[in-house]
Amino acid sequence: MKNADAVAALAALAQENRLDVFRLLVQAGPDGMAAGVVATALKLAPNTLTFHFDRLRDAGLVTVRRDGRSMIYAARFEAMNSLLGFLTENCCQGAVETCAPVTCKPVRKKREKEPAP
Amino acid sequence: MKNADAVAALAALAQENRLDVFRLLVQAGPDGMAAGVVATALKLAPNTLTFHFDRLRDAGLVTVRRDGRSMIYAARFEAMNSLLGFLTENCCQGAVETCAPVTCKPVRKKREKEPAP
DNA sequence: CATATATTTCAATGATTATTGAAATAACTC
DNA sequence: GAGTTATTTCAATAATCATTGAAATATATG
Repeated sequence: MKNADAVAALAALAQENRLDVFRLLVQAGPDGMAAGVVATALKLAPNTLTFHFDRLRDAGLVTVRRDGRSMIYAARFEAMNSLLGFLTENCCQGAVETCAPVTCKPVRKKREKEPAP
Repeated sequence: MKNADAVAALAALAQENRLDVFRLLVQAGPDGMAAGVVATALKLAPNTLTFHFDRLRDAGLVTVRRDGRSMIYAARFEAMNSLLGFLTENCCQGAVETCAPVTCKPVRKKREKEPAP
């Protein structure tokens, strides 16, 4: 990932409504959600929402497909994960402990025990 | 982490120079780097750099301490990791495969990948 | 104290961005 | 085709942001 792509993605996410939209799509998963459903869930005007979807799409963070009258938007997980990887790249010059690993957290909690030092 | 905090952090990172600064500090690790060293490395005017450091600091992404004449800036890894966690929260309703885990990558040799698919 | 170094503050300027309201397009149903 | 639903386009307005140059502050050294 290039710096400019990361800036574009971050800028797309750096807005309250768009961050809400994106996180909703992340939670919805690969099947996505209709624009109208998102508009209702987040109480956004449809034209405002289109504006924000466009930004997310230009940044490569979402895809769209038509289904009848509805437009279905979905998060691009590959892009999200590239972005996260870009931010943590070469962190701490290898001292991974300082820079704790981040994983995609499923809904249910699952913890593994660490042996005490 | 609250939505507003995440927006602040993302906005701080959504700027070419600041993203460069932050990534440099992430790579530098917890000891941080002097402002002047960052300025030289990234070829930024000192006042411009101060402006950007302020944004990063307001967003909680870096800390600063004085050492003689120098100001030493360091990334706040805790904040970075909260942000990454916030973005991936409840992703895919638990279908972790779709939403590949991201880990903090230690330093290793650069590798060009992807021969045309 | 005088001078050099490191960084910050301040004011001005140009550039980008989000929201709105009204109108347009696209698809479905009768 | 008329009417309805879902979404997009367009133009205008208001708000925020990055960079610059000049001057100020803080620390170190002779």
